[in-house]
Amino acid sequence: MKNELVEKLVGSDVKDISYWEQKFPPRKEGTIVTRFAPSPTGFAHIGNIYTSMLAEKFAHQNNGVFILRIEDTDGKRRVEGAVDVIVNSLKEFNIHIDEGALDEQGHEKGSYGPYFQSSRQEIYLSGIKHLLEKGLAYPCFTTEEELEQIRKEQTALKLRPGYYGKWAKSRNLTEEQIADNLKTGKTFVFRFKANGDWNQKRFYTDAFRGKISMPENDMDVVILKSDGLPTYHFAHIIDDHFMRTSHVMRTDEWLASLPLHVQMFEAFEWELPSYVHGAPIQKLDDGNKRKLSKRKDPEANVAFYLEEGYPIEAVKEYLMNLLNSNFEDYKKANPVKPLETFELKLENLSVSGPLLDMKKLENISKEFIATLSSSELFNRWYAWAKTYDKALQKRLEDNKEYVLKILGIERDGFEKVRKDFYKMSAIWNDVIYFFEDPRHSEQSEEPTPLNQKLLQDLIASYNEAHTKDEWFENIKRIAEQNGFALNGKDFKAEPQKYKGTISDVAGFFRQQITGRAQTPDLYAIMQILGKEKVLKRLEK
RNA sequence: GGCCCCAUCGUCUAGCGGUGUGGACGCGGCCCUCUCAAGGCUGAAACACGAGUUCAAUUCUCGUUGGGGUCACCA
Repeated sequence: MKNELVEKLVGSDVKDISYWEQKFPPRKEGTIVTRFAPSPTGFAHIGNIYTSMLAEKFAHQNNGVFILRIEDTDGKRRVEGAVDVIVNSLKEFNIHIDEGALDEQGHEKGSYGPYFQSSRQEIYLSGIKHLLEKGLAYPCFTTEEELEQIRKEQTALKLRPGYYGKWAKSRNLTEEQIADNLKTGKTFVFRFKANGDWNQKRFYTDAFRGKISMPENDMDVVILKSDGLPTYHFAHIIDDHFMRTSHVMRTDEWLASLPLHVQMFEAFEWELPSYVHGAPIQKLDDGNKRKLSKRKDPEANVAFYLEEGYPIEAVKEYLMNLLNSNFEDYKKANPVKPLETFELKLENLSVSGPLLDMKKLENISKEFIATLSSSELFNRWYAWAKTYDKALQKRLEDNKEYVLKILGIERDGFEKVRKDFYKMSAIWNDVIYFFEDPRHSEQSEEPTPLNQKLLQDLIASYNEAHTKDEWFENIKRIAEQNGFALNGKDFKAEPQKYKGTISDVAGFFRQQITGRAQTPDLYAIMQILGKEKVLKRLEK
């Protein structure tokens, strides 16, 4: 295409592509460069964390560079403050960005930017200019209505829908026709001139899936929209080339457009990056797998894990497990080593989308919280309450020593720590009986005469100064006096002889004092509660 | 529908021609025990189906079925 016409199409001040080639020189040979490239929709998806963990880990374990690129080329999607949502969630998950985020001075880090696609327009135009000159792109004046018409015809004829071959009306316009169209002020887009043959298969390479045979691309896709911004396909080529991305890591929904992308890299005669198409996290819905949906599934939202108060370390550990299942073995062998020391391998990635298993997450969470000291747990709980539960925050402040004791039950100094906490939002309910008399919340039945007797005996003999052993002895005595077996064997041998076992007695006292059938060690609870509260709960 | 990806316990997976299909979560049992949790032991639970290749297929090939993705001026 003639220079004069090209200038009319893209503007006369558009730089030659070689300018950018110099401005963004290749990085040091062999540098691993990955990127996370979300579109700012205002929603941070757990899948985003999953994918960026992969990309970041892969880059950093190879001393590489991890870039955050904002794909904000769709005006309809753009949401105020959305970038903060993404950046903050990455920060929460301790995913370190080398380029693309802001530094302390508020400047973008990295010298391959700008990293917002909306600010890279002149680079894209240079790319368009280059393709126009080579005859590998063309302006397309086909209207949306015409497009719709074409699609209808194709469907009627049972043909593949799309802008290709003879259906690509604007493909072979003469320069005069183009100039005429411009004069009349018609809006237009730029399309890539595909040179592929759809009947021709070719192998494409995915760095972990291997060779994939697919038909060549013959669709003349839109690469620059009428608003002057590029489509994903074009931005991907330009950005990942000039940012010198070595590994394009994305979910497998992009696999289908790999032939197009390869074709465009070849059109520019640029080196192809390695492609890694991972599988997105799924969920079981009515027996069928589907991607986690931001509308239907609260657990799709990163904010969910923060609000519920799952320890970030646990969530990351779980996601790492999904990414490389051998991480579980590594963790077992190296329980105290940080996640960063694990070497992730591409060949261990999952090919089919894993289902999110909250039970497994809860388990990992329990294990993690069990490694915390009472003061560490307190600090986390407090930090959580500060943002998500002001009333709780106040209570924690007012009762810090008391709470510390509660959290310390069977924890500090214990070889085998209890594992009943798995998220911050649920702790309060687990310890509420330390603050509220359970009898007010539960309509306990009128005690039987036997139970009355047991209570009287306990009240009469209760001594706060008792050691744990002395307390046991006391309970045993009460049980025995009231006709309970001291162990299960005696009871099993002669069940008719007893009213029950000592377990029933202890269980009854537990119920009376805490309102629960399941609590930590009752002696520890009573010590923390103090004589006054204990006796009050036993009375009646 | 075309094209592509995928297929081992309910879930995450190990396996890479010869294994009693191993582990983890969850579930059940037993033991320990004043209770609960933990812990120890243990049980149930899978190679989608059909051909072929081979002395031998979970493993290799093809097909069927099933699931997923993709076919926009969205990414």
